[in-house]
Amino acid sequence: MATSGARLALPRSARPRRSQAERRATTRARILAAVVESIAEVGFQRTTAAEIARRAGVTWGAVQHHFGGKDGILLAVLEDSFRRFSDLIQEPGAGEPLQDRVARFVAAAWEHFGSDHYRSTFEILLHYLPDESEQQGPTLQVQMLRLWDDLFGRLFPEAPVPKRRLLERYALAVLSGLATTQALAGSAAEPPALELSLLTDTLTRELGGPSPGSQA
Amino acid sequence: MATSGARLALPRSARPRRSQAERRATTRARILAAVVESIAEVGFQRTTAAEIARRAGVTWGAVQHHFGGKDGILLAVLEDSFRRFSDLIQEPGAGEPLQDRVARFVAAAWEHFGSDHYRSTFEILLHYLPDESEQQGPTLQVQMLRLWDDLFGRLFPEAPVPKRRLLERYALAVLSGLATTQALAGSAAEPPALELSLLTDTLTRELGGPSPGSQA
DNA sequence: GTATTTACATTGCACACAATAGGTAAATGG
DNA sequence: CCATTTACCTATTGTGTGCAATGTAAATAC
Repeated sequence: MATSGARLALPRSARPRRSQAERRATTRARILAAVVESIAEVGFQRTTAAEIARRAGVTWGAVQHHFGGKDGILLAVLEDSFRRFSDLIQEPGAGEPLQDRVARFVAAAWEHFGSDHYRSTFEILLHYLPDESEQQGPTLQVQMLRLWDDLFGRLFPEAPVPKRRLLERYALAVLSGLATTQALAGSAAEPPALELSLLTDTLTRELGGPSPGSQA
Repeated sequence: MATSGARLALPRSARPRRSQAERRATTRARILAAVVESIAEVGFQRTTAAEIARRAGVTWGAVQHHFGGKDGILLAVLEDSFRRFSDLIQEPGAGEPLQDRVARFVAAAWEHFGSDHYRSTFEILLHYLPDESEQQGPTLQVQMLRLWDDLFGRLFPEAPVPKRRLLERYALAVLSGLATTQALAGSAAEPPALELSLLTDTLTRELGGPSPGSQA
């Protein structure tokens, strides 16, 4: 059961003598990646401490050292995913015509929502739902909504606030729904280009002018 | 800790002497309802055997007797939810104008997707994702997709198949996404009427005529 | 009225999982 | 070159959780 099989028998001269900062960074990254990969592959439930350690090629002790425990590492995955997502969207693009901005937004958003990172975020948030009346400060779920709201507001400042709120909630639901239904239907699904263009159409139309559509 | 406190001290004459079929039916229903309620309130993870028994007012032995075990009862919840859903949609309504059919469909669908029943279905399906290569026959997830496909096809037979497939996937994603984002944002959310009307608009427009919208 | 089946409750157990505690080797700082 | 800190590993423990086994009273069958 030599869990460390791959990297033990190096001659002393060849061992790179990496600095602690290096070791720390790479190990942390590997553990984070292991969690995301595991949740995406086998789901939250089967993502156990041992499974994480196995995929990362370390022992559970290492995970504890770096993240304190399971809660700690899941929190870290959330933060990492948030960061990746906001990095992905932050491109300026002001001044572009609306249609292009919408298209770019949807494409960038799907880059995230279609990824294993959102899959992990989603399942973790689902399992950390506040047990009612034990909240201290805004929940993680609400924090993420705030981030989403900020991004959307910066990208489409011309829309009146109520309509913007509606459309941002709608876009979130569509993107999240596409991601989860894809996950449920099995991973053998290609990117839902046509579905995304339906969303793009709706956003463009509704952001463009106050043409009420139906609504009798 | 008298778990049976409520119904033990009845005088013999007042005890209704219910038939076994009655007892069986009501107990099974109470257990099923307990599972759905528990998943909706505290999530799948915390829906443990003891929790189910507590909420149903029975012991775990009763659940075992009726459903075999935890897998059995979750399966039963799925089947029950499928049944409720298809009962909800089955209204004929052929011959109505398209816009009305779409509106009725969306309303009826949300009746289900916004309920605790879909919340349970969703979480159960998510946790029973096939562990790759252990499938025998179509998975539960695929079975539900088939049902959805049938219903959609019966309700909107005039649409060409590829477009129908697209729209049914889209509708499923939107409804499921609305449900899950509502759940994540906390239960204090009113029904998303405006979001649903955006979906209604899209479906009506796309089912109505082949006006390609954007797509450059 | 007796036998059998059904609808539960109770007890004990086995296992998976995460956390705690303590150990070792390498790196850093002086 | 020595002391200390850092990055891990190993062994153990404790707890939650589902299940199998057994018991009992009521209902049904005859």
